[in-house]
Amino acid sequence: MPTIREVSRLAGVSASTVSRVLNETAPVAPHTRRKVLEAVERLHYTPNAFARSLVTNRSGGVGVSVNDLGSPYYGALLQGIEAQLEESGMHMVVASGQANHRRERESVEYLLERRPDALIVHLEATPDVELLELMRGPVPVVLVGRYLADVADHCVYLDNEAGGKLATRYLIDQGHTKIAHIAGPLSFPDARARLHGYRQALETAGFKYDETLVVEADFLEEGGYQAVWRLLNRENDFSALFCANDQMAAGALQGLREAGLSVPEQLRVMGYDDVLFARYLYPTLSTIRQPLPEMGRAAARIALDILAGRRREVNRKFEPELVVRDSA
Amino acid sequence: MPTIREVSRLAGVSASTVSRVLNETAPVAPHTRRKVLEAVERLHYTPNAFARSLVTNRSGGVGVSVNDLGSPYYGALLQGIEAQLEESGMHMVVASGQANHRRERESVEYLLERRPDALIVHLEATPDVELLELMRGPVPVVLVGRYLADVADHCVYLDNEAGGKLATRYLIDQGHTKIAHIAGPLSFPDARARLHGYRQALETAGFKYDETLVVEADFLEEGGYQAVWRLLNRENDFSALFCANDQMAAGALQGLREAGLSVPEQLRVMGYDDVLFARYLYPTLSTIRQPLPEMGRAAARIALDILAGRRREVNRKFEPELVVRDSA
DNA sequence: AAGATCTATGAAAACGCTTTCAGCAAAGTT
DNA sequence: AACTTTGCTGAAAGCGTTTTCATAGATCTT
Repeated sequence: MPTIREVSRLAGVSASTVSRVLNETAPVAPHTRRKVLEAVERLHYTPNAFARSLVTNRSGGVGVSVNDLGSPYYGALLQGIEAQLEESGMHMVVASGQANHRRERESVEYLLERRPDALIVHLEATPDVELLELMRGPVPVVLVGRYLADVADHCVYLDNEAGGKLATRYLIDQGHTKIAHIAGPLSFPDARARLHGYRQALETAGFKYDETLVVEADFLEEGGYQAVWRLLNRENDFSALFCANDQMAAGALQGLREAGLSVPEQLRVMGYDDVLFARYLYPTLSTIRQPLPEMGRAAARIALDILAGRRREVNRKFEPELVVRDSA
Repeated sequence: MPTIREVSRLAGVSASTVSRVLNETAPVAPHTRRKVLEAVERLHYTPNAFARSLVTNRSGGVGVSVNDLGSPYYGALLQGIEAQLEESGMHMVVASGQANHRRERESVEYLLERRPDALIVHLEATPDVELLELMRGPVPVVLVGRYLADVADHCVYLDNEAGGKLATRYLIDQGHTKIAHIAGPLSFPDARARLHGYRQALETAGFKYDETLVVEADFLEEGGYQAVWRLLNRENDFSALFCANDQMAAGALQGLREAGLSVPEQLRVMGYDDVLFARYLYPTLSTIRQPLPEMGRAAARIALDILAGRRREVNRKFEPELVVRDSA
């Protein structure tokens, strides 16, 4: 691997000049410039990123922590983050913390060791206080899917309570009074907010919240499948079902099919997220859309702005949107 | 940020000793060792990764290039890679090259600039020669989903021709003679191999390959949807359909439903990959399983082994497996 | 024409670690 | 008692950049 010195020798200039040409950090005479560029070309020189980082104290990388790389939810989010970072010549270091507090903390520590320029995290099991502590640290942190008033500028989120309300309200408007809910893990703020929205919508409409119509699951397909059976096995019946995410809705649809209940004729089903496959389920899934890739982009932009000491207008709060398809 | 010097001063030893304690690279007296560890603790010292990399010439990171972060296929692959790398304390830098030659090359160059210790790539649009050239370069490369005889040790792959044959053969065994195929982009080796397997199975069974039963699509849901309409609009009819991946199969099922054709009664459908959602489609999708997370793990292990100059037994060739569900 | 101001460049000092080399005790060997 | 070995430690040299500072020459001023 050629070094900057070799380039400088070949070009007959000093290393400083080569650096200046490459980084456009100071004016260089056109003639010199050309010689340098030629030498760079000839030697296939690429600056050593380690040496550069050592002196600039910048890695050019952003650490990203998500729960599950395999899930369509995080996939869409990562897509947005990566796209935006790449436009700015930065890269993304990914770690996943499997939705439990310990693993989440580990994944963050792991990322921090790599000295990222910034961190973008979607942490669900980590309590607020710990998050705030992290944000007081030296590396800028952007929170996705979570809103903390104290650090509102660093949050990209969607009003999940409104989303839960929206979904439930829609079902109520269709005349349903007995609406079941498959919640996500209640240790997750998202899951709690959606449940809360569900409850609020019910109460606003004058129905009372019925615990026996709610079950907690794990945000995964299999969990939704099992949850729907649990609901079915209870005496209480219901004419509509709101699932706290699309993956669980997919599992629930499966379970309902096996139970011989047809959707939407006998039972309406709503999902949440509008992940890609939602429109390919049968029946196609009515859901609440979260613009995940856009949210990822927004998070990355905020991080980049902080690093550049700049402040563009970036949308931090996203609105849930009702997507009506066949299932409800 | 404290440096190794500050730690050494606090502990009353030299920087070399601190380094030795931290890296366990030479014996250190227990007493000294304790003092150092205490100082590290007190100062919350974390070694500067840049400085370390500069001298060791190791970044501790592996570059990964995939086509699309949002797809379930790559999600599953990445999961496996990340899990394995993390066990060895290495991290993953991800870039995506949107399934075209130029973008793939850019993504690789981009990763290379970051000086990864190794590269794991799933490149579809890049021709063999270019791949070979890349592999002659200084950084070890592992190829996923692609087999090049010259560098067989660095390939993790699945016999897609066998997979295509398996799917088609299964349909033939069920008595189908007119079997349509929605292929992936034929610029992709995977897509070609699956098509080839399909063709071979047909010919082996004594049927002749009929071009009008084959359409090329893009490996995405929407592409499958459109492709199935193209097939339907042709005069030629068929009683079974083999899709080159599950995402297209999801789209195709949708199209068939709209066309009023019931699956599996009037038409059997096979997918390929067995991504997570396959079993939640309706009807649940019969498919060919690729053990994606395991393949990701295998790729990461090969990379790690190369770096460690070690050679464990790693499975490089994976076998496609028939998964029978309701759609066929 | 002489001073003042720019411009373009180079020398050298960081940046914070690892690693080689040498040295000094303490322990073992003859 | 005089070597040799062993175990632990420190000094110092690098790793390849960027960046500060100084300077020589060119360009303006007056």
